Amino acid sequence: MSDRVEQLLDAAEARIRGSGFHAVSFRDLADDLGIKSASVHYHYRRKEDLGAAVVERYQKRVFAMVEARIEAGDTPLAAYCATYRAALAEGDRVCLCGVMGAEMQGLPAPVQEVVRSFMRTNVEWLEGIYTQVGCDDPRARALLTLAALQGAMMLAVSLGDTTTFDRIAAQVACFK
Amino acid sequence: MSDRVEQLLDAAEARIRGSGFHAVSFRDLADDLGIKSASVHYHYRRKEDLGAAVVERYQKRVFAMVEARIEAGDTPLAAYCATYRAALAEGDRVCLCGVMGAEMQGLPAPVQEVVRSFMRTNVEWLEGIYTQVGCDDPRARALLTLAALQGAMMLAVSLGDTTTFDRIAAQVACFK
DNA sequence: GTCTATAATTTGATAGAC
DNA sequence: GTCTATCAAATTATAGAC
Repeated sequence: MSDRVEQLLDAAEARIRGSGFHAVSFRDLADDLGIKSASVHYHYRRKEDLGAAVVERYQKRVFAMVEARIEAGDTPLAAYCATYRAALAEGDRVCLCGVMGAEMQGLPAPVQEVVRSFMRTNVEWLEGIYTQVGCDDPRARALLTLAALQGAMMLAVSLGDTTTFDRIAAQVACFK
Repeated sequence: MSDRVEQLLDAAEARIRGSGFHAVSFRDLADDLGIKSASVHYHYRRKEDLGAAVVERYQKRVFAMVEARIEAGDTPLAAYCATYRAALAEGDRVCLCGVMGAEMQGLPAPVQEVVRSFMRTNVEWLEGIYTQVGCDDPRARALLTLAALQGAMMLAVSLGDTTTFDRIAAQVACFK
């Protein structure tokens, strides 16, 4: 992946996470990079191609960060919470798929697919973790955990108070 | 409030809840009502006026529904969960302020304000409920509950499975 | 890879007739 | 309250030169 593409995906991700998919235009992104919108179209022909690419890279990065924290000694659930917490700290922005999940009906079909895939992967990963600790209903716990963290990001941003996330995450960390 | 304005707010609310604020245009709404976009501008001059009006009506309706369920015999928390559950059933749409909260940075300032006010009111209401039942940290519990339910709506919609909400809400109902 | 140029469409918004 | 007419700006997208 070239530097330009990385920069482009960075800009797209940041803007979508702040304002949603529809609020972002090719010109916004071009301006962020100091190029023309036609050059953005060179990398991603249609907006849905760009949207899907942003989500796919995001998913890989999220799980890479979680794994890195686990290797550094965090418990899996702590690593997971900390990863979303770090994402929130990047300019008061929610999870990329949190915004897009809420906008679901208005997204192009290929983008809907990757967002759904992200959520499924998260639920399955958490389910595995709760299974390992011998939880009664690991699936239900996984759903609650993901919902709480996603909601916590949205709530922190809309209340304009990052500590909101921490107070919620502290309770999630106690889930058994 | 005239019938036309009600219809207009209905259409705007449904569309925003499905796709977000930026994905909705005056022409979309005009088409829904079978009128012209200029007529929509007559009722709300700018898009931010319409957005703020939709949120304000929504907030009143949500709390009116909660109160109605409590009078019908529901416990406060059950009434609260059931109200959001009923909202989700209206065409697989999330909470109006859940979408808009996620889009926060891209919203016009007056709309940001009413969304923030909605979240604050919800947290305070829930805090009151958890205080009544003698909860250790009512504020933290209120934040977790709101985040979990908001996240549950988003997750249900993005997974395309409404029962997701129910599995999460069942656990929220056990919060003490 | 980036640019200019351009097309087609959409969008938010206004003026003024009915 | 709704319409026609209109506008300026924005937006997605393509063709072709450098």
